[in-house]
Amino acid sequence: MLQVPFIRQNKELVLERLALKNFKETGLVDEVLALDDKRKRLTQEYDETQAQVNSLSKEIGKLMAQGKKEEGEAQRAAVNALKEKLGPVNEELNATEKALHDTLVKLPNLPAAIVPPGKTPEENVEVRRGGDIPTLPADAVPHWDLAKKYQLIDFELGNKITGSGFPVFQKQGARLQRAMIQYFLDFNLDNGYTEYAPPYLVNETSAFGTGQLPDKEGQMYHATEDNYFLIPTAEVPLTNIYRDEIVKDTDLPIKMTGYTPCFRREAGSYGKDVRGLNRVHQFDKVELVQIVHPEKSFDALDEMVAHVEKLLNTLQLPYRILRLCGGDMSFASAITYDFEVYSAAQQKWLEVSSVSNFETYQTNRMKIRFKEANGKPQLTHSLNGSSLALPRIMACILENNQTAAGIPLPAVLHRYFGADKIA
RNA sequence: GGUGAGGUGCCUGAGUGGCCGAAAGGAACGGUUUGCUAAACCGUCGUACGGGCUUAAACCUGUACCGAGGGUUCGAAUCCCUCCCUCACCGCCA
Repeated sequence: MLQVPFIRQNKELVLERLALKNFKETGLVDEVLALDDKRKRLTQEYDETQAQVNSLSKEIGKLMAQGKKEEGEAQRAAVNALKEKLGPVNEELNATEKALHDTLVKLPNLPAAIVPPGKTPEENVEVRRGGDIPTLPADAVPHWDLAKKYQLIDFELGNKITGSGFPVFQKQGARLQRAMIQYFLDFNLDNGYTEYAPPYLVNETSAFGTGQLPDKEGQMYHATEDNYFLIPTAEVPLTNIYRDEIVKDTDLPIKMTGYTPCFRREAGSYGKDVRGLNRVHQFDKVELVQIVHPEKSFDALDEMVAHVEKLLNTLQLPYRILRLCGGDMSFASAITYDFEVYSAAQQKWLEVSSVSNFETYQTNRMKIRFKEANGKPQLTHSLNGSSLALPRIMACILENNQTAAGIPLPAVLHRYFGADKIA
């Protein structure tokens, strides 16, 4: 969430940036400031009264110790009078703090200055492309047909076991998936990331920390019996590793990677966009998270973008990188780059990675801070990105590489897959 | 699921009503000493939100925080209630 002192000192900028994000409820900004004023006023009133109570109480203690009973009794009455005043003030203060928090949480992160204006995905700005779009044979088919032909994925079986959107990978399909996970993790480890295998269910506090709660509740599967949420991305447990920590500045940057399945309800998605692997409720992903010094976060962002790009290059897939416009960015992000690969048989671009800088939006919720040698604690910045989401990568590999004599795989996967092609 | 114990600062750990924001030890940081390492000695060693002073910081000051929330009391780490969590043993199970 945003920091109130920042809002106070930069109100015009805040309003300007919220407009860039196409955020309508700008009245919340004034509401936040008014509530914060009220909070300060009540805090002062409470503290001053409480200070009197405290000092009087000390005196009573001394009087009692000296055996001056009557004087003590008189003081007691005075303290009780003060306390009667204190109760309502405290109640109002608590209510105000809660209202402030609840209002603050409704404000999205501010987009960075270089975020392009716009409301829809069409207004995202293409930064660059790489790889070559293949020319497929005339009889080329989409990945769901290839999956059937080579017995890689059984979508119907998933329907039986769970429901729509839970594909069953099998045989070479299952092995290809495992090969990619291994390769992606190794690639990340080689580039200085530390590997984690985090829990797949998180508590409310963690889901709040990264911004899934309160507003995106409907997108997560909820284990209500225990009040746990199935993670929609490893970002949630990985970033929360450092929740409520104050690290040394020399510990930064913290670079984490982890493989997890991801669970998304995707309520309201139907039609051909959800065909095959295009959109599923459970999928595998290898994630990157960085916790960095606030002055270094844009360098870290560039580094992560370059990292994901390098990984995509080794897979020899045609891709493009988009800088998302204000209206298409997520609530918590200050700037996001999406990576899309070209699915040659479907003739469409599929998102396979999203790399974002959240600046202090998440870390303020989680209180992830750092301290310099003699300094005060300051919020770090957090970033994350996928490297990569597997289903769509698999879809593209299958479609783009298909030949009459099987599906050759990128060289980097051979040793993990145990063969150079699917046959 | 059952029974029992417990949640105190970076860690260990003392503290059963006022002198406790909290002993002691360790770690860490700064310094002295030292050929280097080690040791020894000295010092520092919480966070949040207010107020004052200030260009700002430092500093001074108030309040809160000993798992969370509520209660008793003039006064709570300490007593009471609720919740959460951890650990041990038993049961069950991968």
